[in-house]
Amino acid sequence: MNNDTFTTTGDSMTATVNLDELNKPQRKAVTTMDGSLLVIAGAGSGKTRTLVYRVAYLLEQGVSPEKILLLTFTRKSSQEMLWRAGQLLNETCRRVAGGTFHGIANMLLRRYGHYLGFGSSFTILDRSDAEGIMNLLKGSLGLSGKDRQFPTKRVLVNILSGTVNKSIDLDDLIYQSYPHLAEHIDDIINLDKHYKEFKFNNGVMDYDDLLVNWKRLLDEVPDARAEIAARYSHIMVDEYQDTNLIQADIVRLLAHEHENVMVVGDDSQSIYSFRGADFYNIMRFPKVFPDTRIIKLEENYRSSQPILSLTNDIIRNASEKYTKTLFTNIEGDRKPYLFAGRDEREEALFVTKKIAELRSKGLELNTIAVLFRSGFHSYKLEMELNSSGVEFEKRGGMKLMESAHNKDLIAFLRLRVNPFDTLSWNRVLLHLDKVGPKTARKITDFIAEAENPGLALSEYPCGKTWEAGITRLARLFKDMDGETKPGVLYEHVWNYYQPLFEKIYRDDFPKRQKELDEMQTIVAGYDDLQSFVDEVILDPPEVIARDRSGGDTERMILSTIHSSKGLEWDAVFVMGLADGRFPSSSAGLGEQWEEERRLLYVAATRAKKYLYLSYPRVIMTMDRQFKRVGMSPFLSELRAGLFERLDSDGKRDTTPSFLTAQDFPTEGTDFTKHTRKAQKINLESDELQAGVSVTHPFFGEGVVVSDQQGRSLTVQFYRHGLKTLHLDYAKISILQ
DNA sequence: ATCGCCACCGTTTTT
DNA sequence: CGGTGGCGAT
Repeated sequence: MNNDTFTTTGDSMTATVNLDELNKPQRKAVTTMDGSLLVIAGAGSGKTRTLVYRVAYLLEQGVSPEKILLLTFTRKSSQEMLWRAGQLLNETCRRVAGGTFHGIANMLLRRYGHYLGFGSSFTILDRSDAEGIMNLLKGSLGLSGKDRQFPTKRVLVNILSGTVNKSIDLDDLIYQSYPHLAEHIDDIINLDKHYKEFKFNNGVMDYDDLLVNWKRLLDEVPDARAEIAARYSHIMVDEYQDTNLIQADIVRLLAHEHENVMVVGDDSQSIYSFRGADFYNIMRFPKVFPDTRIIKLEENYRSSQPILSLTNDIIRNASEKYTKTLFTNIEGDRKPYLFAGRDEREEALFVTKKIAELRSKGLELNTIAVLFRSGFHSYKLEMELNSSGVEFEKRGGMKLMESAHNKDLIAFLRLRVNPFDTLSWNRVLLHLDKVGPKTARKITDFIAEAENPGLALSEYPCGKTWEAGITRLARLFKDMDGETKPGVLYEHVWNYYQPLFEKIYRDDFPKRQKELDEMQTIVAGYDDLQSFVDEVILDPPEVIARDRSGGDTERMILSTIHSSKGLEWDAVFVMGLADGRFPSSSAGLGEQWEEERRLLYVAATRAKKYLYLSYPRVIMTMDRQFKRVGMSPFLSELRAGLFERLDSDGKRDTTPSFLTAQDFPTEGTDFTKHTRKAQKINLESDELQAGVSVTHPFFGEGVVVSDQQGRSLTVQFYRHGLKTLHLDYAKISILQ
């Protein structure tokens, strides 16, 4: 047999894989048989390809597909990976277990949950559910009221899940990441307690509980660990820099016995620290698995040299990095372009015009993408694209299942799966005439006592005016009671919901109905309702724009940078690169600042041939004022000559790429950000040694317990106990 | 006390 | 879009 090709033999297929298609380090990563493997891979270096070839290789070596576990960050990337594998391997790849951490956790908990004392009947909460619960709890805790300045629900959800993701105490977390909320700390701790109780009482789990319980299963239950470990002999993890501590622990526990584990990641692309991702996981990996072989992939197969030069320069300015300079053999001399619009509208017009130009050069719409920091940065552009008839799909904004009518419908289906799901009951009951929050609450409390809440509904002593509604609802649950086929259940629900639906959305229900029809097709495709409900939460389908004839067409992608990860396009626009918008004004200093820089790096490295950067010179601030702004500091740090400026007509600017006075912030801009790094170093070199008395605006007075390690410091506070503080955030000062 | 409806506001990033 | 506050109706 030729050394460079191998043939896989499965039940129904033979496929030949040519290792000549890989470069040397890739080949090494693919053909290493046993032991732990860390692959540090730059942007566009063929990570996915390497993983897919490795799956093929393992199968060829006789590893059974069921024994391979492929953990990826997004379900999309695992699907794409398995699809690519399908090109090589036909059917066998379907039997490879691949999915997200959360998806696999769900699967395992349904199967082995009895070890932890809960059955398989739990429902999963998505983010907006969690926000809804915050709302209910805020009311019952008396936290609402206009004099009470309280953080938004989304922030609250972040805070509560942050304790799991970042594995620290709630008060430490608030202090480190949300210092402005420190005065509400008691309320938040209270809320956390009630939230946990709520989840326990209603048989629901949130995203974090899936991971926590998976870890508990491996950590605390030897029998379960043995069963699960025996299931998978080869573990592979993609995007390892985006895992948090608990996920790293899970990987460690899964691979503990055999150490056949391969992780792939790029520290320069770590952009999820707000969710607890910690790229030090990569650095720690060789310590956890001592015989780790490390392989670097530095050749870029995606972008042309001028684009690569720019992206290398973006990351060159990072304060902390692991040197890795990418090179490419792809030819091309087209420099990235930079455009400054007078305002957001001009920027949008520029993008629209350039898109038309690219299309006239023969680029298909689906090879073009526009990326931005936050969902709402593209509003102006969306209007522009709509009026010029360009089809596009927006990612990272509102998901199909997040709109009210879809959630209404799903609430019924969820109740069929978990009749004790108070949140869904609340949603369903509020649609009844004359039933508001108070009445809904009374009803939920009443039926929660019953064995079958759906059937108990008809026994509720209700007033005459709204008896009819309750009766109708009770009949629906009676009809659904014995039924298990998802398609039929949907029919029942729709019969009930349709009149309400048409009343609520009188003005635009035909449009919404199309979405519901789409959902019906999806629901009917499932064998059991449980897996539909799970998947809709773990992997919500996106809203897909259809053209006027109703068929699928080529669409351009508009996306937040976060959702563009792992993808690539021929032409990429990165818009909204203005100071205060990128980095986001709410990004703090230190590590958060660096993360924003990596975010720009991720955005720019999505481009294969064309890269356009743009920003508006005037943006509207939160108080509806127009404000002059300069370009993002990340751009002004770049070396001259790496990009080409375009003027308002989109033609080449006669002046070379240097910065004009207009590019710098004029008024109202805080320059302290740029000098903060120096202050940080000063703070670190201070004498914060053991025994020194310090004071802290929130924790009060205390004594330093241990010498600082890295950027953290342990302090014993008289009133709040032992705390670990980060020098980047803590406002501590030394007491004389 | 509770519900229904209208007008206004403010948006990081997400499995 | 989804909250939130105000106000009139029940």
